[in-house]
Amino acid sequence: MEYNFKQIEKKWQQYWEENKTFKTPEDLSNPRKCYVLDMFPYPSGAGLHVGHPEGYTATDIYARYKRMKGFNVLHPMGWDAFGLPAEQYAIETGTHPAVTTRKNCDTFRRQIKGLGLSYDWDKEINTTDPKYYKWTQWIFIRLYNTWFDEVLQKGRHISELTIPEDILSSGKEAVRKYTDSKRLAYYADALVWWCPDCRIVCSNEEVLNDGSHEKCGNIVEKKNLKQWMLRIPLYAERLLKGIDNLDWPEGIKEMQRNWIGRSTGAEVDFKIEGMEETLTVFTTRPDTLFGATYMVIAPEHVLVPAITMPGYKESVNEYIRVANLKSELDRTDLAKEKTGVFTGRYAINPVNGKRIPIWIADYVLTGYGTGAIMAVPAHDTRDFEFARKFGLPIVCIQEPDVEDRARRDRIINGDECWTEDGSYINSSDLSTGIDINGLNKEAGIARIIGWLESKGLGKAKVNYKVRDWLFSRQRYWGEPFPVIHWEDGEISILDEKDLPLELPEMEKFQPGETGESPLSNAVDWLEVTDQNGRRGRRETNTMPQWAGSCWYYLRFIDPDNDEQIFDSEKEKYWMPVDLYIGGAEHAVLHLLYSRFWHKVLYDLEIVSTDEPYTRLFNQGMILAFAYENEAGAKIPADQIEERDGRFYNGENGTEVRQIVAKMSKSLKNVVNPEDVTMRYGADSLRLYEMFMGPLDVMKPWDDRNVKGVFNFLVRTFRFFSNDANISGGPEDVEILKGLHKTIRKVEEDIGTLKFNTAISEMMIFLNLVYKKGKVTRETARSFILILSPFAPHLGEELWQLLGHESTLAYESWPGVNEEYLKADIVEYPVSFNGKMRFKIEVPANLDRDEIARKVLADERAGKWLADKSVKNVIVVPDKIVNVVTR
RNA sequence: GCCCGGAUGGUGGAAUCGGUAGACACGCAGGACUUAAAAUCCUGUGACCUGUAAAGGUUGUGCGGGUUCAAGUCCCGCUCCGGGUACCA
Repeated sequence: MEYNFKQIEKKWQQYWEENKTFKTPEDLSNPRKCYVLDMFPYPSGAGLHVGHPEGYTATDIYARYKRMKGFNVLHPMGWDAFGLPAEQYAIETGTHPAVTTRKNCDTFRRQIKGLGLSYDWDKEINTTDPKYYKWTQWIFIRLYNTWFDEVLQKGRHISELTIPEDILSSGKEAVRKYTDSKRLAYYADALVWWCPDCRIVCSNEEVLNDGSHEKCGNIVEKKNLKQWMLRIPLYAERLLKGIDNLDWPEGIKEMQRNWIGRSTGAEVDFKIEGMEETLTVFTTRPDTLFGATYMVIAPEHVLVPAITMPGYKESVNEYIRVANLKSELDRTDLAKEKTGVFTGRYAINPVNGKRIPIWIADYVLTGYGTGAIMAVPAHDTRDFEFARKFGLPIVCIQEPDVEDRARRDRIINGDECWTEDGSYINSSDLSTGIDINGLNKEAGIARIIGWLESKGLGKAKVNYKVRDWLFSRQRYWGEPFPVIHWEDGEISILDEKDLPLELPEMEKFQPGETGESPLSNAVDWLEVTDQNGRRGRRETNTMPQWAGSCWYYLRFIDPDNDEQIFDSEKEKYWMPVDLYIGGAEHAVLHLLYSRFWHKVLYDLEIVSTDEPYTRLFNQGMILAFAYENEAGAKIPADQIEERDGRFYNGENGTEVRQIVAKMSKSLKNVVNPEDVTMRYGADSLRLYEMFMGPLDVMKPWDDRNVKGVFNFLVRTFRFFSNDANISGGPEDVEILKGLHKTIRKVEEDIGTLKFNTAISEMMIFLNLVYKKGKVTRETARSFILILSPFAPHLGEELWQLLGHESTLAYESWPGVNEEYLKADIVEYPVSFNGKMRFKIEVPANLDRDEIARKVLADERAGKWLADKSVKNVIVVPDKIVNVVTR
């Protein structure tokens, strides 16, 4: 029989759809559950690319395997459908984003269904559906009404916030201000990145190192706008600690740790000469206070105007003006060359009472620590550079641990910077009574902090790099905030019964020049009046795309629930997500934001687990071959001619080099999954994507290799669909052994997501089957079952040909019989001094001495033993024999 | 700069706890079938050397050292490539 994949795949996709084969079980009494989740896609107009089926196939194999092992499986799919492209398209063509989105979702759904993935389509969700974003708004309200209790390290309802007496007595406005300062979501003026091209605010994360917008590549600028912010740093410690217990790739865990950026040190207060206020700095090296010879504050520091002395106003203002003009690009470019300006003012070093100058420089950032530093040029490279440039004093306070005499002298004299540990010198003062001379770094830090705290001059402090999360965009196509700004300045939040607040119908989507969202033109929607005639405006910002994806895994549990965000019995049953697969590009942001929301929901007792995703796996990007000439210029793939394994530019015949690059339209090397399914079928596409290499690494697509797995499927079909190959009677011993080895290997590899080696093992078995020519019905049954998660259409078809009436999706996974795997005879490779020379078969039950005797007695051993004496014979059971000679 | 990965035949890749390097697949070569080609099936295939052959030897996992009976795997020092991050005090 011919392998007619088109007919077979269509038939079974229809069967699964009609019979709702993959409907999630309603019965929650089965203690074995498995929630297998893909990162849901943004349905772009371009349709599916080959990267999508990679992760989807992996989770599908896993989900199908778990069903066969008797688990209740939740395996859903949906659409992260808010986002810029649909809105951009609306601006250009007037097509409503909802229309574009619906069309794109339909395409994606159709394409995904063509891959034979075992999703429960009854659980499909779409972030742009008001029935979905109602609950995104609902969560926002909860964030707004939550404060973080730092003592309990826990989010609590705002009604449980204790207002200090002095604030209570200062009136309603003070209480409101205090309360707002504690909410996890707050509205504030924020200096934000603005992309003039997209006319959109970007989060710090969306701005690349060179100062360009990651989406469009244009240079962004700073702009002051009213924005919603989320206080994610309050959860920094919880988010950091939680990482340790997750079954995630170490690299991703490390990236999250770095992003959170915890550092320990101290805050130290410096008196400012002639002023009441003190200048507080954060430092990780309070032990180097004796080396602090000047201070630097950021250009945006609040004390700049007060600190600047009259004669210095002009130069300071000029410096600040220039610093503000600098885009991030300039700041990075000029990173090597430090700039700064003296304020004319001095501070007092608390450890020795010395006057030290206060400077302003943009190498000190407003957003980190207190926006001010004490500069220790002898032991900090940045301060060293700055001090050198502006001729500030450099005092070495640590004896460097270096052999090189000349280098040591340079360091001691302040001509070179020393950032390693060492024992302190010049670090005592009689007037203040502090002395750390002779100590090392650890002890020095402890003693200084103790001294600072006892004198009330400072305290130990932990700082985090992670900043407040900018949570609004000046866009139409996003979730509206359930917020009204009243004319008297009050902000009110919609009542839950009024949710969802739907987006108004509009015809023009052009954003304003000034940073106002298109929503500001929806007058009827925008303007509201309360019972007392007070007028207000709805929030015109919308939520960023992260919002919908932050919690979608929770809605999958109970997507049609109109009463609640989800049924909590169901939530308790299905959570946490057991396996979550997606691209590494979401390593930090999506996963961190999502964990943050989840922890808040956990604190509010809305979800039952502290972490959402138990096990995470990132698939590697699929690359493609590309071609470049001598000069490194890229040549489109469709112009390339191949001859004898070399590549030539078809236009002019010059030889070009084959390289591996990202798929791109300009290189003409984009692979469309539908082309592959047309030519070889969905099962081949699935199998190839899994066979290419390990799931987590980048790997290049090579069309030729698809033939390899296609061939395997053809051979499988041809053999098992032919009744003449299926025999009765007892099974061949080698086949039995091979089969059980294969079952075991495939099972192990599915568990560790090493699908490439699982497939290779099945290929080995099929080769054996071809060699033998016949298998029993029972063997055919087992092999078809273990192959079916990988090639489900083929699996179902063969299963039916074997005489079964219904789907194999819930058949139990074949067991491994260890009996068949035992060997009577073991083949040992025999090496002499580590070099393998020959192989010897010995009965499995021999002990080491007997094996050694047998090896030495073998005639082939003689050649290697001539005029040498045997020093030792190492026998590693079931592994190897090594004869050591002299 | 710092942090994290990686480097194995012509190609994608395999190798559990240190134990036969190159499984499986592609490609290539030879053969069978065919008028021929495609498809299919069979055989061979890291490099180098000896040999008509059978067979045997040397060498070999980015580079240089080391530990070990034994190193792709462990340790030390590099090179190159990829990802993240970037004046974070």
